[in-house]
Amino acid sequence: MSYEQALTALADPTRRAVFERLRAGPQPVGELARHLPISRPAVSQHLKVLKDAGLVIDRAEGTRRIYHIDPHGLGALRRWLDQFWETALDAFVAEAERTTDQP
Amino acid sequence: MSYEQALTALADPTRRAVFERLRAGPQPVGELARHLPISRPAVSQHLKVLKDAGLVIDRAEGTRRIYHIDPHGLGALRRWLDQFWETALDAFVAEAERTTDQP
DNA sequence: ACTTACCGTAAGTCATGTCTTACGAACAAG
DNA sequence: CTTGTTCGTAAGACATGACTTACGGTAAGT
Repeated sequence: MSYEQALTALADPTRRAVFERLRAGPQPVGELARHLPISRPAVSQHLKVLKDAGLVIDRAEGTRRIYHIDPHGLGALRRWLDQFWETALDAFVAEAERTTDQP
Repeated sequence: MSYEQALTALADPTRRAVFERLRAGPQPVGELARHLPISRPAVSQHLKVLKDAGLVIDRAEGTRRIYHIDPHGLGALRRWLDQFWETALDAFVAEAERTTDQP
């Protein structure tokens, strides 16, 4: 949803590992936990945070829950970041002129 | 520098407040602390984290240190994010087809 | 109906990080 | 040279959050 939750969610290294694993495609919780150095409940907790942040979506498939990446949270994060990108470049140009100008 | 440090740095709400304040232009530490509900040393510590993450640059001006936004760290974060954006859209399209297809 | 597999949640422990106050250094002004 | 700013760092108190084990609930298979 908000860019703040997305940033907080992606700050944790383990949670990033879970998120990056989903780049390979939709996967169930057990499959994710099998390739990570943490327990399955820990993966579940991380997925809950990622879900609340709008970064992943889960779908039920029998007794398993398949998780995949949600573009929604990524979009919010991208917009917030671009909002800074412009002013950062302006500042960079201003800084370059300030350093160069010496009459 | 790395996108990981940038994410960790921007995860803290207070640190985001410091960072967003710098959008208004280069400012000294005391000026930042004056408009924030925390002490000046706390602002210094946050600026150190932001600096190590490549998000801000400091320049000495007499006894004061002027901080401004550094495009470097923002760029690394943007590239990492865009790397996800594509796969997220692909997944979105695949999900749409999966939900629609019911022969 | 019973067993097995897969998952989420609760309770508790433990580490990480954020804030404060106190101190010392660098520069400008008188 | 002394005084007054501005700032970074150290030390310590405190809250936040990440992980474990234990439990209950749901679906599929025999």
